Amino acid sequence: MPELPEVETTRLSLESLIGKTVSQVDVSQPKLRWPIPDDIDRLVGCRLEKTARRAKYLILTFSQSGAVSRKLIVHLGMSGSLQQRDLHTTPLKHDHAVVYFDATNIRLCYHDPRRFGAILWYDEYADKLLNHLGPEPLSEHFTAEYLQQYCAKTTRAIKAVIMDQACVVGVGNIYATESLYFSNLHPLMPANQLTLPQAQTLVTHIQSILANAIRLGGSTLRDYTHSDGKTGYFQQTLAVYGRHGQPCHQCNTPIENIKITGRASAYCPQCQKSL
DNA sequence: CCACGCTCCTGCGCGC
DNA sequence: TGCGCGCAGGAGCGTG
Repeated sequence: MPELPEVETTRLSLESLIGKTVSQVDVSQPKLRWPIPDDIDRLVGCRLEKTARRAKYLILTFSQSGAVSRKLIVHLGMSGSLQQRDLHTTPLKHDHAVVYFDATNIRLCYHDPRRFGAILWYDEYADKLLNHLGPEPLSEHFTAEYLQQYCAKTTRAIKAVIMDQACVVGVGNIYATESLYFSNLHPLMPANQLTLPQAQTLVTHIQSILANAIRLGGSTLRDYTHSDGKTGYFQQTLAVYGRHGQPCHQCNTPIENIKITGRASAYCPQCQKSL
């Protein structure tokens, strides 16, 4: 279940393949969120030039003889991962696409049991998928002033708003839940009631939690022994997410669980009283 | 325009 | 022990 830190960690891991040339692409299951393009084998002969990330989308730039560039969008969905595995190891179930590189012992496997992810040509999908996105949470554009102004125009629950990719990208259910807890904000609080100081607190916590998770993701990468994708935030202690019924670490009040726009939302009724 | 609920899919955990 | 059910989740998209 990759959130932004996992995607960023994946992007970093792919940098070791920069300069390598694709020798073969095998697709065993094209049915992802959208179908894998049937001309994906046009990557053969192309060299990986650059890895980038926008929100939870990986953007991989390839070039052929330094001329035509082909860009790929990869989204890991909920259960996806890009794993570099030795040629001698047996492919796993749910390895839907495998990319081989010249003069390496490595195959790059797109592994995604739930198939919520996507592998797409950038040129065909960038407009649809990337145009409406809000600022990166760790960028200078995500400020308290911005967040408060964005929130001022809606009565939606604050949790729904910070999970909305048009407001800010990369804040999934887990990080939204944790950030609101540390900010002492009730997840159902109408967004337009958010004060500037509260917005500042929220921005600060979103940023520190994400930055810390990226740091942890990097550390799990170095002793890369996981094959199930359960790295990253599963390693860090979560203060409220998934802890409903258990005592709040700050006040011992039992953590409650509600649904907000269909998502489980754990919070402390004592510490998060901004409603 | 806005807000919500549906949808895709599989693995897991729980209850019996 | 085994079976079956319900839930989880990112995010585009349809609907009211």
